[in-house]
Amino acid sequence: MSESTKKIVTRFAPSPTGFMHVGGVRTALYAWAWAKKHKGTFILRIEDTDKVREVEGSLEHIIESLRWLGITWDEGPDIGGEHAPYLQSQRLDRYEKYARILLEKGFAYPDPFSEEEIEKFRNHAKEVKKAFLYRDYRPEEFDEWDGKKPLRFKVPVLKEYTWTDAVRGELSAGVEALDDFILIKSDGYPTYNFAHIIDDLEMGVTHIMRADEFIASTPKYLSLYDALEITPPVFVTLPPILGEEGTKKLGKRDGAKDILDYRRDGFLSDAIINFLALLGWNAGGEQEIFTPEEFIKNFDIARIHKSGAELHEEKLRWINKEHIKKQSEEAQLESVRPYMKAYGDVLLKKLLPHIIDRISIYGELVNIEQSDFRFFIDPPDIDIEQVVWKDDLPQTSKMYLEEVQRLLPTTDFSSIESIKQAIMPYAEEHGKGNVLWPLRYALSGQEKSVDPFTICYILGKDEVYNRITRVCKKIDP
RNA sequence: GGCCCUAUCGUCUAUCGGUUAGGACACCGGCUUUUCAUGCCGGUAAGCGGAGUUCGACUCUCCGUAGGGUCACCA
Repeated sequence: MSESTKKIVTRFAPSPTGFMHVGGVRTALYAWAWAKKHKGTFILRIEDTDKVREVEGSLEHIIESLRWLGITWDEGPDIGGEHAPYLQSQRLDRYEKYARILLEKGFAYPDPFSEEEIEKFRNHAKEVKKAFLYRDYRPEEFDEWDGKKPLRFKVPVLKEYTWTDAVRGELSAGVEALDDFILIKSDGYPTYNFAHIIDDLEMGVTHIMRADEFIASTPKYLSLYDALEITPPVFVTLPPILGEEGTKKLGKRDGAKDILDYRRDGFLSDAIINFLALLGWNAGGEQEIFTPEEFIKNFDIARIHKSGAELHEEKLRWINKEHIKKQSEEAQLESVRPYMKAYGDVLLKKLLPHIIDRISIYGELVNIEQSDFRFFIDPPDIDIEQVVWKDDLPQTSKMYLEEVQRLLPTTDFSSIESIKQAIMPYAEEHGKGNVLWPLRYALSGQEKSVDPFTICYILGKDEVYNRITRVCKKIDP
């Protein structure tokens, strides 16, 4: 009910540590779709608090990726908004403010240990096969926080947390999940664990979409929400995306592709959206092809899946083909053109339906240009002796071709059907294979190509006549 | 190892106690096409195992099993 009264605010909060892969894109997609569906606000926030891992150019890359996909934000680092700034590195004053509040309440303290000492604790925990808990080593008395030492959260109360996730339902975890995690690092930057909570609070975020690796740390966040006396937003846990080999969660290290690689390979952004929409969600009906608008309309967090899914590109390719078929002729032409620069626009337009028939992604045109359609612009040097499908073909091919040639002047070339009508009776009489095979070969020089009537139609009467003449001459100079 | 999550055809999934367990991709076959492609029609293929609840479980509960996540001054 709060959904209907409260404005929906979602965010996508990537860290600028490299490219975006399908996992990140899907998170962004769902957050975006949910906000759009409810005419709410979608915020792009950059979690750049780890200066060591930061990769230069990541922000631009992320923005370009989202732009390509058509995922637009209402507030963000490039366009500003009422909660600016949207780079966490520019929001340090806010984190400090809340850190001071926690300090005052006695829920934060400076960490007296060195990293080496903590490492020792950790190793010990590993040796005795126990989960490492910092709070087991929490000092009795704390120094003043000077900003040089990391500031730790002091768990207010050890209790078993139970909470409701919009996807997984009721979740819970034991006190083992609670610990004194770091709020502010020794370099002055906050950790994700702290910063995202403050930002979500200040930005009025109502729904947090994120992958299921955060389930384990949710109790920590809950205890922090408690300490700050704030109501947490709705948690929306997305299922993992597994790699093709089956089981491993797909991440950058496991060969996840940069989403922009799909653009390079000639996938349509709408197809990517469609595919990712279905990888973790389902409308319940049997519709599988969605435009982004249809997806937004149908999307419902109540229908997000719990279990993970393997990413297989076959289905993506099929979805992409369906989206290609739905494109306008102009859009198709636009996409095909860069791959077939040698083909003039008039020819390309005639070829277009045959090209579209043959591809699932535009990237496949790299091969098509060199084979299937090359003969349209580059008359082949044909050796008719190669026509060996029928025993008597080499001897009689010339005769059949000359007869077809004789039919041409009276043939109407205005449609494929009219050419068919002119040649078919003759072909039926002498055996379709005997006539049409040499004809196709004379025209294209290929065993495999589009059918000869279509070739005739596309080449035009004069060119057909010329090519047949050349072949006939070659047989009998 | 502790804590947590998940479990239907090879893959993506529908099912919200009663179905011949449905659809899609992929695969195989047929038809159309002189070939290829497209298109149309058809086929193979699934409830992890074991207890329980129930008149009745894929569906609810528990125990196993398997897979995944997490236990950072990473997000």
